[in-house]
Amino acid sequence: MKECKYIGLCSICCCENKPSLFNGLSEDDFDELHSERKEISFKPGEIIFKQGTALTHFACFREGFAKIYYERPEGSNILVNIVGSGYLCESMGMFTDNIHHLTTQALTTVKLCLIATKNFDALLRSNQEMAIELISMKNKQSINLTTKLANLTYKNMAGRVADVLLYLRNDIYKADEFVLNLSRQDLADLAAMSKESFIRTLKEMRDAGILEVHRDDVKIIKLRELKQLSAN
Amino acid sequence: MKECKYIGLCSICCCENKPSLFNGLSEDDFDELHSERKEISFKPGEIIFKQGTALTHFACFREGFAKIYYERPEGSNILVNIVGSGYLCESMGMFTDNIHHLTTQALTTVKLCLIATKNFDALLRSNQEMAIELISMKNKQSINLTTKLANLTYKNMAGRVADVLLYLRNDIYKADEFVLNLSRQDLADLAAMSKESFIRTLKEMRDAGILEVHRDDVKIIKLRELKQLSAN
DNA sequence: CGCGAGCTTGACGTTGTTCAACTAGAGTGG
DNA sequence: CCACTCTAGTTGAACAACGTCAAGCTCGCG
Repeated sequence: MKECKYIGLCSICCCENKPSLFNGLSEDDFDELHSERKEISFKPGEIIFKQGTALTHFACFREGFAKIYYERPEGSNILVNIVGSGYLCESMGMFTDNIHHLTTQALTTVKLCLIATKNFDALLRSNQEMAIELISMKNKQSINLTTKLANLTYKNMAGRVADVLLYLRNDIYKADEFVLNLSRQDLADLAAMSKESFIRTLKEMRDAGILEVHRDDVKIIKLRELKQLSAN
Repeated sequence: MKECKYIGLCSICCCENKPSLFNGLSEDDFDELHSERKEISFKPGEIIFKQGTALTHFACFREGFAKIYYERPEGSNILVNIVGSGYLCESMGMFTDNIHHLTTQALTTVKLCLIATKNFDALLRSNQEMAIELISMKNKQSINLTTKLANLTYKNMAGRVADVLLYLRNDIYKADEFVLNLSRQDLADLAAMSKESFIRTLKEMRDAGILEVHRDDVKIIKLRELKQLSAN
């Protein structure tokens, strides 16, 4: 990991997966945004943003993983996604009601930079390229949300569990074998089902030789069959 | 309904609920967008945009209702929302893959204006106000999608049916009594359940005196109890 | 009058949740 | 080093929720 071209371990300029949103910025604009950042570190379990509170900063992830979820009044959560290095957490409160609509919680030690929304707003108003890029980001997120909606409402348990495993493989750990930093409840919240049902379905897949699972170690053995289950 | 300040029955300038997106435009910009519009009329059942096809135009609704839904490979659909006068249909393909991700189908006779995406893009690049407004729109849509996701995955049937009825009351027909222009299957697709289950749940509410339902005529009698069911 | 599409109802089976008991491993204090 | 406790994970059985299938109904239309 390279050092920040100014000082510190900034995620805006030297994170391995630097957010594309900043690509179109002029050097002056970039410097200003950069100088205003705050580098913060969170421990596992700590809340980074809390649903319902005022939206004052965005986060730019450098290191570690966090889960982003929607808290329902009755206690059950919907885990919307897992995010890591390079993720720009800009929420849905921007230009609407200025509150956080989701809770972001650290799963591991998380290092990130915070950027005040007012700095961000100012940049957006003066920089078309960045606004366009943001619209593009928003649209991709909406596409994801829409397919998630379709999958969670119409697939059976096996399909939903398979989707979760494929999501972890493809988007988070980027390997066939990985060590979870999510609890079983988190996994169930990703698949919109009860913890017990998730465990049972996982066991069936293990018994069928599709996976190897020991506590938090997961290894995907038969990717084809997993994809088949996902496709229903 | 007033006439277009130029010619025709344009939904961009003289629709009762003119989209806020155009508020910040200069007169010149507005005139150019306006002169490039195409006024089109659709009959009930006609497809306005088809999921998977190239995204070349946006639609600006003047009159009538349409349903917007996600088509699943297996045949079941998810009805994302019902739209009417003043709705700007700009899809999620913009600045991403340039395809339609949802199908839009006329429920009644629909009159709208089509605007080529390239004209729209050009405006967005030269007009910050409009870009900001679009980001705001996108965020509101994402908030809606997120709560929909939570409601459809965790509420029981009574709650989901109540949600659909409240949605129709509050956002579409804006009255306690209305005549549906949706089939039972459409309503079930809104609530993410089978047609039979929707009908059964509707009957229970009728038997409980919460609603009056005769074919396509719906009257909400006990709003409080309906809201109670929605809250679970 | 008969036909057909959409609506309605009932019976039945499947799927998934809930509840409760049990287990494994990690941390703590004697 | 061994109990003890605590938390997360696992398993089973009972139950409720929901979908599916099949049959009958209603209304508009030829």
